Amino acid sequence: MTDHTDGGRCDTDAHSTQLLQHAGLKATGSRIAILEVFLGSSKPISIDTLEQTIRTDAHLATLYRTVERLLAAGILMRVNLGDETPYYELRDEEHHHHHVVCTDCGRIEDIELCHDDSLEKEALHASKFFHRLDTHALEFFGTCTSCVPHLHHIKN
Amino acid sequence: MTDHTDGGRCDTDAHSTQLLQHAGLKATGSRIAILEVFLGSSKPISIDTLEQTIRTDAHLATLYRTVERLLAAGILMRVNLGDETPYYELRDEEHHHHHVVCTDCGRIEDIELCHDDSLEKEALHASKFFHRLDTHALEFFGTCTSCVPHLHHIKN
DNA sequence: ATCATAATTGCGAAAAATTCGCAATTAGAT
DNA sequence: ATCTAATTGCGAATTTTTCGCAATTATGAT
Repeated sequence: MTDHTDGGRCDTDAHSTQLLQHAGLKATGSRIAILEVFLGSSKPISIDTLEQTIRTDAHLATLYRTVERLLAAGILMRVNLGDETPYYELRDEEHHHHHVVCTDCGRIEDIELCHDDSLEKEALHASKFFHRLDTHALEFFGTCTSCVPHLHHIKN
Repeated sequence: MTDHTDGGRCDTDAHSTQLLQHAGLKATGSRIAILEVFLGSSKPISIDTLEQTIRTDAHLATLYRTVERLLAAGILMRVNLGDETPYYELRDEEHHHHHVVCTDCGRIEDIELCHDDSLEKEALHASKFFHRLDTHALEFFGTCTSCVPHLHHIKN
């Protein structure tokens, strides 16, 4: 992916640091490690997975606090996947995307739709609610192709 | 108990019962009371609000269990409003709608967009993920008109 | 480099949210 | 009226999230 980093070895580290400092947040070890997890995965991540995935060991309280900071800083965004668990992922204006969720096996994938702008425009027209519309979330739910064979006996 | 109240006085009760029996669920007092709450509100409801709103007193465990059943039965659906709290609302195929959320004051409103079908079609085209697409969720986030005056000093 | 300081972390405990097992109750069918 | 399986209440157990505070650390100034 891009850029003239000299070695190009672990630029997620550099990237994390940059993101943090840009947001006026201290670039601490935990934070960098946390951001690395998000930079390394294209899928939404729960606090739980974050804890299991992070390379350092950060206290759970730190994970909660940090994620909250990163949300407030606009670096992360919260994602809903149809279950009770809150998920988070990097907020990427340029690659705005949505999610498809298999309600059978829980598999998730990203999806990019073209008409996002028109969606927001439509929303603005359809209601007088907003002074300013910041963003939107869109998820599709259904049964994925890999799950078809399983559906013989299951009714639910 | 039930009679053909032709007066149409409290038909939420009748409606609840009907919904339940249709789904093969026993029409118990708690369930009816719970459904009445949902029938009486157009907005998504959290377990917490449900507990405060319900006219009878049902044990919290019952609220959790019942909501889960109603979800499984397709009577309720889960709604995400941008915070950590799970919300629920009646699943109404005919009046499929979405939500606009003010991230400043938390106000919520329903919104109906016309192009829902084409949205799902687009999603189906954009990815090979689905065998069957059941539903989708769409929420818009921003600052509502009532909140504009407050925004003088607040930057975040 | 060293220092000052304000932010961040770890820690365990507290609080809140959710689930569980089981006995008592109840809706719906016979 | 009775039977039966589903549902409820209850308190306890579990899980998730928050909190206070002392120890640590990143950052900017010296």
